[in-house]
Parts: sequence; structure tokens; C-alpha cells
Amino acid sequence: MALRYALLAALHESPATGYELTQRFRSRLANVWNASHQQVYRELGKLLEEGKLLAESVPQPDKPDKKRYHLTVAGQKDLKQWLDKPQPRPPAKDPFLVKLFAGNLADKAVLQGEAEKMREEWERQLAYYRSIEEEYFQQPDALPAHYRYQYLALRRGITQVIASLEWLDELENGL
Amino acid sequence: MALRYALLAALHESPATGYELTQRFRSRLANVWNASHQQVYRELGKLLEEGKLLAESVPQPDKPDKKRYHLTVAGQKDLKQWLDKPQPRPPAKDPFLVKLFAGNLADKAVLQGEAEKMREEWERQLAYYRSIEEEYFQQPDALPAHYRYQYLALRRGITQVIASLEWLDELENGL
DNA sequence: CCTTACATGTAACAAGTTACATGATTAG
DNA sequence: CTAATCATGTAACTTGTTACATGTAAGG
Repeated sequence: MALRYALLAALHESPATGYELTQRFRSRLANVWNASHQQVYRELGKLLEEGKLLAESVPQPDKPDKKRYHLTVAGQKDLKQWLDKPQPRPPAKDPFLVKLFAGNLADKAVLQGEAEKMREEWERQLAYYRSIEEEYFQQPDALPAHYRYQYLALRRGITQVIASLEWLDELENGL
Repeated sequence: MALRYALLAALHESPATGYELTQRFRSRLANVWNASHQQVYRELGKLLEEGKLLAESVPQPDKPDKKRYHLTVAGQKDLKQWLDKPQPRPPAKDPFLVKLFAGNLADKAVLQGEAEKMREEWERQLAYYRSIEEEYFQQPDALPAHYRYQYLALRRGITQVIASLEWLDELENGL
């Protein structure tokens, strides 16, 4: 049930097309929520049917129209209600840790290769998050409420990735 | 597709019943993988059909029999093959961060309440992981390979929770 | 020519959740 | 008597993945 609220929250920030929402999930929202374009289009269709969204057709020169979605009052109300209901913590699911658990069966070189890839991915992510931090959140204390919350979400991503990289050092020493 | 390998990995550690596997997912494997008992029983059924597992009926005095599952050779081979194939990183999905993203709409008291609950949960988890660490992993360097890998998985849980608690401090200051 | 980005979808299948169902034993 | 733990499942539904499908525009 949370995908729909992730979409409503993203559209509360600003109207967007399905394509743009999919991109946000892969970039700025990467540490918050994720969904493939197929899921996004399907869920947008449902939300539209239910009257939680409005679709505005945006004509483009030399290209087919694109559909920009906006929250309706009903959509905002729905989001607000969800926000006020406590949600359970998401369960951890990490295939790499599953592998470690059966680590004595695994090929050490394969694990080391995966560790190397993880490092690259996390370093790329950290650099990206840092660049957002520097560009938009120089004086976090002076931020209007709207951005302060987003900054806290970003800080979550940053602190998690830093801790992950530190653990990777431990891992590569122990592997 | 990963649930089946989580089960095979858990059964590679030691044979167990569906009930016990469900419990492991909630305790020692909480930072590794998670599944409800319904999922566990269904997947065990499939694995049994496919010949990846054998079920041994264990009679109990005054209680109905329970079924203890063992890896077969085919099951071990299957697990081994999966271990050697790199897996994609799991996508992040955190409803609480979704809430932060629309934080200016949310009720501050509700967010603070959730933050409080998270703290309790993480502190409980950390204490639990620490207790395992102290009981079984006193001299990590002297550990046989089998346990060394499990220790690295445990360290992942510990470092993540510590980072989470530090972020919580930031959050509660900023909320 | 080929690949990447833009832009939107459908269909089939796998994974995960929620509700329902049953029955024994143990601790308060 | 009641709740919790042990122990195992089925059925319906929702969510997420993979494969398929189509077409434009820009850059190398």
C-alpha cells in the first residue's frame, strides 16, 4: 500500500509525469522508495480512476503529448490520513547477507567481486547525496519546514552509506 | 527468487522445521532476510516437490509430529549455483522516509511518536545483536570460516543499527 | 547505424500480505 | 479462563518483476 503514498508524496512536492516519477525514484528518492516504470504507470492509472489525481495533457513540439499528474483535494486528504497513521518498519532483505550466511559454501573470489561492486555503488551514491547536500542544504537550520524534512531524509541516506562503507572495510579484511 | 535461497542457506546451517525457520527470520536473521510463516511453508512445499529438500517426521510425546527439513544434494547444488551468481542490491523502501518527504503536511507529534518507537526497536535490536556477539564471537580472528562469515553478517546489522541511532538523534533535533 | 534518453503502456508470473482455520501445551 | 507458544497449513488479494510492445529525437 505504500507505493501509492510514495507517489502522492512525490506529487505533493511537485506535479510530474510517470516517467519523471520513475526517474526520481532512481535518483533523489533512491534511499526513500523505489519502483519500476511499469509499477508507476499502473498505480497512477488506479489513482486517477479513484479521483486522487488529475492528468493534464502537455503538448510537446515534434513529440507525442505527455501526461502531467497533479494531486486533487481527495488525493491530498488521502496522503494526509496515511501520514498520521504509524507504519511498521520495513523488513531487512539483503541477498548478499544471505550469501555470507552460507559463506563457507561460496566462492571467495565471487564474494570479493561483489564487495568491490558494492563499494563503487555506495561511493557513487555518497558523492551524489553529498552534491545535493552542498547545492541545496548549506544552512540546514535556516531552511523552511518543507526542505528541512527532505534534508533529514537525505541525511538518512548519507549516514547509512557511510556506515555501509565502513562495514565494507571490515568485510574485505575478513573475507 | 531469493526467499528459496535464504531457506536453503538457513537449512545448510542446520536442519529445521518451518516454524523454526520462521523464528530464525525474526531473530538471528532479522538483519539478513525476513518471511512470514505462510511464505515459509509454501516455499518449503515447493522445494520439497522439486527434490531440493527432504522432510523427516519427528515424533513428539503428546504432540503431533513435526517435520524437519534437510538439504538434499540437489538442494546444495542449487544453493551453490546461486551463491556464485552476483545479485543486485535490494532497493531501499522506507515508509517513514516517504513521510518525511511530505513532512510539512504531517502531524509533528505523530512523527515524533514514530521516532520514539524506532529508537526503542533499534535499541532492542542492538542489545540483542551485542548479546550474540559477546556469546559466540569473542575472538573473531580465531573463528572457523563457517562462523567468520556469519559474524560479518552480524557486524552488518550492528553497524547499521548504530548509524540508525545516530541519525535518530539528528532527526529528533530537527523535527 | 547504434545507442541512449524520452515517453507510455500491457500481460504473465512471482513474491508477499491478510484473513481464515485447526489443534495441543504451558504459564498466569 | 485466558493468553502465549508451539505447529501447520489454505485462499484471496496486493505488490513487484520480467517480458513484450511501440514510437520519437539526439549524439556519436
